[in-house]
Amino acid sequence: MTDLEPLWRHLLGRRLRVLRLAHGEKLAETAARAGVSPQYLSEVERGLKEPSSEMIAAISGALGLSLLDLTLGLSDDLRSFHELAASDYRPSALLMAA
Amino acid sequence: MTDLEPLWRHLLGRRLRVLRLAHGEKLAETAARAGVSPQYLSEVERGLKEPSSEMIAAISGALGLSLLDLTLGLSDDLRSFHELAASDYRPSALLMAA
DNA sequence: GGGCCGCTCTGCTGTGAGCGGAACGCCGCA
DNA sequence: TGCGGCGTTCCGCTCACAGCAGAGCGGCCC
Repeated sequence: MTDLEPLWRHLLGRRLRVLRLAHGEKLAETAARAGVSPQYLSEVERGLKEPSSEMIAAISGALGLSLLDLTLGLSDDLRSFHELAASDYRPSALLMAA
Repeated sequence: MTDLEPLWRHLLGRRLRVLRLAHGEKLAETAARAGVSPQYLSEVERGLKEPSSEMIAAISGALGLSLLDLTLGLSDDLRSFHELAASDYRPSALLMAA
């Protein structure tokens, strides 16, 4: 169960990047609006850093998201993750098909 | 919108405490199962510390929760928060009634 | 080939995560 | 009523890391 889930920072980071790209924005644009460095936003998106609560608020705010929007989206991502895990997905099967 | 929401660490901490108490557990019990100090768990629950992703996983795991359970619960909490805010709740009105 | 752009890498410093010992309040019992 | 135990919080500490500035890398265009 919990062994198979991503860590919080990976889950969060992936969603933030997906949303930023969906908005057609560059790292520097979103970072500037959030008041953080582009380097740092890159790290957060790649799950390399643990953002503080204030940073989470600033970055999601810059993407026009409330914490509610964010947690709902993360729940969706985790559901998809569980569904994928339940489908007995095997990377080696894909490699052989390619 | 985002101005009126709680910070992530407060949101998370409140839910973890509520769930622990709902399980009828003491700080020390849950902390031991999570492999953290009781002092630290107390701090996390009160939103005084920013737990790392591994700590979030350990504590929620100790409460029998997946990250999905957790994010769903947090979304519910935020919805309640927004509903309360939308009802034009006024602390001073309550104080006068008491 | 050089400049520009977008993103990532590298190294740094001050801050805070996580914890051990102590303190506090509450409760039950002799 | 004083004491011990329990549950939680306070306090101070150390070292890891959050957040960032400068540099590096690859791609694209003139």
